[in-house]
Formats: sequence, structure tokens, C-alpha cells
Amino acid sequence: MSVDNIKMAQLILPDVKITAQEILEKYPPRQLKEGAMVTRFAPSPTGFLHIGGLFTAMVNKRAAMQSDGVFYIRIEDTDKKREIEDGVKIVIDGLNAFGIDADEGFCPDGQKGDYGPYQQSQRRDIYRAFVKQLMEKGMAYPCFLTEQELSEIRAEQEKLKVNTGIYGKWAKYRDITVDEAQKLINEGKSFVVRLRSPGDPQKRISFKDAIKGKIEMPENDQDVVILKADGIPTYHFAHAIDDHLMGTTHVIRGDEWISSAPIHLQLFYVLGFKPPVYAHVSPIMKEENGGKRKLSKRKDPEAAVGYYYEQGYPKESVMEYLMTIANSNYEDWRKANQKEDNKNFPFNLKKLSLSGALFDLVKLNDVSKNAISIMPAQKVFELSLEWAKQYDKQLAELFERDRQYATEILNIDRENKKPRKDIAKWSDVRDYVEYMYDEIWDKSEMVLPENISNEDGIKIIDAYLQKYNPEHTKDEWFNTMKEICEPLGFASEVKVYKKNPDAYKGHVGDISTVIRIALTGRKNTPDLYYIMKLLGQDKVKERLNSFKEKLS
RNA sequence: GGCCCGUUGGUCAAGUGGUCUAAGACUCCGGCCUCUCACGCCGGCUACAGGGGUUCGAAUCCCCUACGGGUCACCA
Repeated sequence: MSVDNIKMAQLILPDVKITAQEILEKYPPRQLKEGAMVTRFAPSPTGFLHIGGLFTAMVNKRAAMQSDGVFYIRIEDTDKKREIEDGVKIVIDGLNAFGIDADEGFCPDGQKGDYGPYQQSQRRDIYRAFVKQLMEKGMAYPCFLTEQELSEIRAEQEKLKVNTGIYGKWAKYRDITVDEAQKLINEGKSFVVRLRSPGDPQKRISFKDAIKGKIEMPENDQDVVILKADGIPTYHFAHAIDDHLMGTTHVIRGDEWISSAPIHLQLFYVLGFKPPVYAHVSPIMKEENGGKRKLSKRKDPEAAVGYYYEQGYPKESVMEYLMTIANSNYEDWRKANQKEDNKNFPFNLKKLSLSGALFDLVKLNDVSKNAISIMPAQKVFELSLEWAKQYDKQLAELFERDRQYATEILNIDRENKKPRKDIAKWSDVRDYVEYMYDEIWDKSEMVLPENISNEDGIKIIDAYLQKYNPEHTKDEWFNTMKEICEPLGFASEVKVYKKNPDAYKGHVGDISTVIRIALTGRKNTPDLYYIMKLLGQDKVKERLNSFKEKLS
């Protein structure tokens, strides 16, 4: 620690009073059990939450949960230019909407924890103290290169076909003296602080990535900027300081960060910190023209988590799907443990995909149908109502008018061992219940199948009307349907009909189709018996009669 | 271009030198199931990027090529 270095540090950061050592003392190591992982999700408030971000956040949370560790959320707002209004709220709400709640940092009920503040813009003094310490040790220096000089250097480097950047002989201010610096400052020149990189690109650094395995790269020799001209640190520097101070054991982040890992490792090294374990998650991709590409915020609506919310995918479904992407054995586990909370699934970081997974909406729908099919009707009702209140007001009114009725509709066939899987998202519910409400019932498609004449249709309805008894049990009801068949020339057993199709006009299935169309306007619906029960005898008779009129 | 990472069916993927004439899931196509649809069940289509090694033996290890992705900022 030379006198000049100390002078330089004082010149550049005169306002910094607290020392790095003092700060270190305020952040004691965490007392956690052996093997507990401390993870974090660290978004920047620059727009909506990306589905890939949700995925990474989920992986972080799972890893901490699994090991009885801590998962915290930290806001990385060191770039004021890109920040948007309400950016923090958007990202935190987005996370919380899918059940990603932090144990510490930005929690649903506000900031909490002993290792804060958890927002980088509030940690300015901390970073600056460490920058000052580095300068005192001669490991960092002020750099007065202007934007124009920088681009000239770049152009020159490109011409020479050497690596771009500030390193070696290109690092013009590496050995600037205090007097020179003082002079430039007096002239009003702005500056950044750069790391005096001790790296040698001929040497290689290797680290063990918890997902990708051993990764080896040339050492960093770039004098990267650690403090920007506005006095705020760069991501790289803030990362090293925060993750050390906050006791992060595992940094799980998108794999676009792999290439800057040598910088980060070097930063930990010069700061005298033990680096965390890194785990680099592959991005979620989208298929386009037969190729893969990263889901893009601009081009793909499904890239934003808001999309899933608006479509009415329950958070369980989205998380369930993301789990199947994360650990492919999850599906088997889910099959064996249908109703269990998935926090009991033994999540494994090592099982994450090495290549990027294509986001598959079709699969999401399937996963979601399964997830919804095992929910009790009450829950389906509540969640779809909550969704409808925001996105389908009319449906919400209908549901609230008679909650019992709505719940019973949603309960049809639900308590079977083999529940129906018609609903993938809440926006499907309207179509599913539509004919149960006169107000929204769409009768435009009410036509008989081609093999049934209007005349026969009328006869069938008449015959059924005569036998209709709302008190019937399901078996009695079905027998009634069969009884109608023979007198009208239809087979009461499908098998009989198939053996000798020319002898009949159709079979019991056709009979019930006519009734089904009269009652619902559709050829396909869930169990007709229960639909009639819910509709009630007045409405059943009314619909049957009015369809008959329409046919004649 | 430099540096990294990756490449098993249409998609997600299991697989870590022999049990792989390669699992499972989604999609698609058949079939079955005392009403339709859905569910379920049975069956089917479709894959180790290419080429060299190493080995008795390779999807699995090594090398090269091709392709895909990422990154090279006073953005994160």
C-alpha cells in the first residue's frame, strides 16, 4: 500500500469515510446448517418479467428450499438509463404471482433481512468503500478515456485483429500519477475506475459449474470498469461485493453470464473473497423457421409472464411445467405423487438441461389440464372467478350470482378416478360452461347431425319428453334413453347396431346426441345426466320444446 | 472473427463403456371402453449431427468438421 496509492484513492473518492473492513464487520457470516444453500434472484427493473427469469428464480428458490437455506431477492438497479417506472413492483409482483416468494430481501410484504439493503442503488457507499480499498492497494485506477478515444481504440484493435478492450498497452491510464489525475480532474474531465487486472491471457482459469461441469477459459486481462462515471458500480463489481456480503453460496443465473465468469472470479480474488459456486442455466428457446432462438421480449408475447396470467394459466400449472423442464424426472414423480406438494420433490441442479429447452405451449396446456383436473371444484371455481373478475366481467357476474350452481357445473365428473381434462386455463372456462347460462348460450350451431332427419328429431324429443322424469337416477335415466330407441327404429346397443347397421336408423348414441343438442347446442359435452340435473326440469323441458319447434 | 457452451425422434428428454435390436412424457395416427366428448387402456410413426480414432465392445471417451446458441459496453 504505497503512499501514492493512498493519495490517489483519497483524490478519487474523497467522500468515502467508512472503510471496507468496517463494512465487512457489519455482515457476519450466516449461521446455517452444513450444506444449506443461500441463493438469490437479482433482476433489474427494466421491464416485464421474462419467463426465463421466472424459471431461473424458481430454480434458485428450489435449491435453497431443498437444503434448508435462504432464498432472497435483490434488485440490481445500477443502470438508471434503462430503469422504468414501477420496474421493481412489476418484477416482484410477477414473481409473487407465480408463488416465487423470497425468504429475505424483496418479500411480498416488503423488504426484510439482516443483510440489506437489498437494492443496489441504496448500497452506493458500500461499493465505493471497496473501490477505495482496491485503489489503496494499487489494484484499481482512474481512467480518463473519453467515449471517442474508446471507439478509436476499438477501431484500431479491429484493424489489427486483436482483442478489443482496455488491457495491456491499450490501458493508457494504468500508471497515471496522482498529479496527472489531479490535473485532469481540475480540468473537469470525467473518469471511471478500472480494475488493474492481474490476469494473464496465456494462463487458464477453470471452475466447476454446478450445472455444466468443468469450464475452462483464459484468465481475464481486461481492465474492466468497476465504477462508472456517475459513481455507481458496474454489475460485475456489485455482484462480487453483494454476493460476498450477503453470504450467497450459489449463484444460479442465466448462461449468458458464463463468458464473464473469469472477470467475476478475478474480482473475488482481488477482493480477497471466496467465490460462490456458479450454476449457469440454459435459456428457454422458441422455435422459428425450423431453428431455435431465445424467447424475445419484443417478438414473443409468451416471453412475458403476464401472458400466462392474462390467459388464466394457474400459477401451479406454470410452475409445474417449468419443473418438468428443469428436472425431467419430475413428471414421473408427479404421476406417482398426484396430489402431493411439489416441494417434496427431490430437485436436482445437476439435472438441468445443458442445451436450451424449447418452450412448448402444447405441453404447457397438457400439464395445466392435469394440474387443474386434480383441483377440487371449489378451487377451480374460486380461481376462475378471480381471473374472470379481471378479464371476463360477464362470466364473473354469472358465477357470483349463484356460486353453488357454478361450482356444481365445474364439479361434473370431477370426483371420478378419471377426471375430465377440458380446462387448461381460466379463459377456457367460459366455453366450458357457456350452455349452462341462457345469457351467454350460443345457439347458432344448433343443428342435427346429418344422419338424423328433422322428423326423427322431433319424434325423439317427443318420446323423451314423455319419459322424462327429473327424479330418475343415472341408471334409470340411461334406461329411458334405451327404451326410446327400438320403437323409433334405433338400436339400443351400439354393438348390435355395428353388427347390422342397415337394419337401423342409428343407435342410442344418436338418440342422446339429439337430446344433447337440444339441451346444450353441442354434439359433445360432459355427462348429460348431470347437466340436466343442474339445469332443472323447467329449463330442460323448455329447451327441449323450443328445439322441437325449431325443427318443425 | 476471438473465447465459451451445446447437438439422442416434431417437442421435452432418460442414458455416464456391455443389460441400447435406445426409456418415459407431449403431439400425431389407429384400435378398445354399455350415450357424445373427455379420461383411461392397447398399438403405431419418428432419434444417438457427420467423419475419424481409442477399445474385445461407444449414444456414452478423444480428435476434426458441420450446425445451433451465448458473449466480446461506463447494460444487466
